[in-house]
Amino acid sequence: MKFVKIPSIAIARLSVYARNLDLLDQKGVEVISSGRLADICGVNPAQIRKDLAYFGQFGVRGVGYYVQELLPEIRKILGLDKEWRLGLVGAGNLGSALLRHAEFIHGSYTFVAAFDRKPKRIGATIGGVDVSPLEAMSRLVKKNGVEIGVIAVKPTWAQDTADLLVKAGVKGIMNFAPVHLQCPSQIFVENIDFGLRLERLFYRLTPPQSKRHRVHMKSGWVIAPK
Amino acid sequence: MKFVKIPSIAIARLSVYARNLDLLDQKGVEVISSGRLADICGVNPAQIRKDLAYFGQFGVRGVGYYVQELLPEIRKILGLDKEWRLGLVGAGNLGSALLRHAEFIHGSYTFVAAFDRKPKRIGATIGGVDVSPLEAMSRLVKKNGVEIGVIAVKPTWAQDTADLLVKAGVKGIMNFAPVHLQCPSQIFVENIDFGLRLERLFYRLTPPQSKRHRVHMKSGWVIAPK
DNA sequence: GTATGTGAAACCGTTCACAGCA
DNA sequence: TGCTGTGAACGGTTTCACATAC
Repeated sequence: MKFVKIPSIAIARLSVYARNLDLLDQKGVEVISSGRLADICGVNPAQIRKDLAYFGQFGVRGVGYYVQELLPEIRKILGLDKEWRLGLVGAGNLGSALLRHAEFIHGSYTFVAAFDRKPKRIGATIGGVDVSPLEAMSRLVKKNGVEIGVIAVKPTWAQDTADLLVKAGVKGIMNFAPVHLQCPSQIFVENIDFGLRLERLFYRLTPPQSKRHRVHMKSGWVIAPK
Repeated sequence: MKFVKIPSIAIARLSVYARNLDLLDQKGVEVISSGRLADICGVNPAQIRKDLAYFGQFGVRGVGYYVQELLPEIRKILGLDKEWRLGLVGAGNLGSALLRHAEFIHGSYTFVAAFDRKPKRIGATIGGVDVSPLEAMSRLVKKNGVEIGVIAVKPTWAQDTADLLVKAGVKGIMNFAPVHLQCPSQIFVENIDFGLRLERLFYRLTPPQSKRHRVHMKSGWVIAPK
């Protein structure tokens, strides 16, 4: 047994590779080199080889990777070979969009429950999922085997929601609220915060003259009068 | 003139600092040390000081940072002291949610236009914004001064949409489609891809027994039988 | 010849540790 | 004394370059 450290960003890249391999497969491409795949994914060829090497040897030297062999391997690594069961909290604009979107995805996840604080939303069916009151969470999470909680509530309620989800027994949380959640360490949390990303775009678009430094390249060079 | 390199991830952290400084200000806190702010934001104190140091000297040695001085400085750096004008393409589930959400945000951005391919969606008003046909994009982007295009269309159409937006004259793109966009280098692109993030969660939740390696810690240690 | 797999080097970002200053 | 600002050390990721295998 040998220890290998895998950067978590490499996992995100595997998702990208999987998606593009899927497209290539649909186009009938049978073999792909790290160089060609790198072009498509917008990364360095060596990076692809390194990322794959963390998990095994999937290629053939002098040839490349067989798409129909590599794709299932990556799927398995990422855990895409099962259907994950999600529970939504917060059936507002974003929450509803997520439910409706997932309805038409024949993929590796489904929403099997949805919850909301507001009485007027309870009882509705969105994207094929019934909206239940928060009080039902513990029971329904167990009954429906919810593995991952998706938080789409207002920032103020995000921490309370996370606590409820953890108590109900979810193993992971996907958090859309712009808040740093405090969770037990065995719970895996992923945050998606698009205000933050939008602000990064604003920064990059802000004319340097209005600041005390000047942006030079998209990678973040700056000329500072020091 | 001296060159300073600023990691783009530091910009994202500035957003987090700004948010929490705002909360502190509302609570009436006047002075904050990097140590206390670091606790709140979940980062290292030295990191905060470094991030701020990229842009100037905002603190007082032996004291800390005056909240009411620091906050506007960060706002200015991030370009939050103006209202950015966004245009949406794709008024489906996600797009509609974005429009409706933005309607109630009294912040640094507004949607001033929305577009869709589907005739049945055209003419609708969502979140106070009229949905127009793609053909009107070039005209409306100019007329309404759209600076940033938000792509919320199906992956298949994302690249075409990006091309249209660039041709219409936007300066930045926020892309929600799970596709690597090909854009001229002067256009700033931010991608938000939650399938990717979800898959990272799946990976972390996948029992190691089912793979040929074993995850050891949340930071990504792995035991590989090599 | 060609493309993978992988040590070594380069690069980048984070953290430390302390000088500088209120 | 206390906390910022910052050069230096550290750790982790990316890229290079080449041995290896088809």
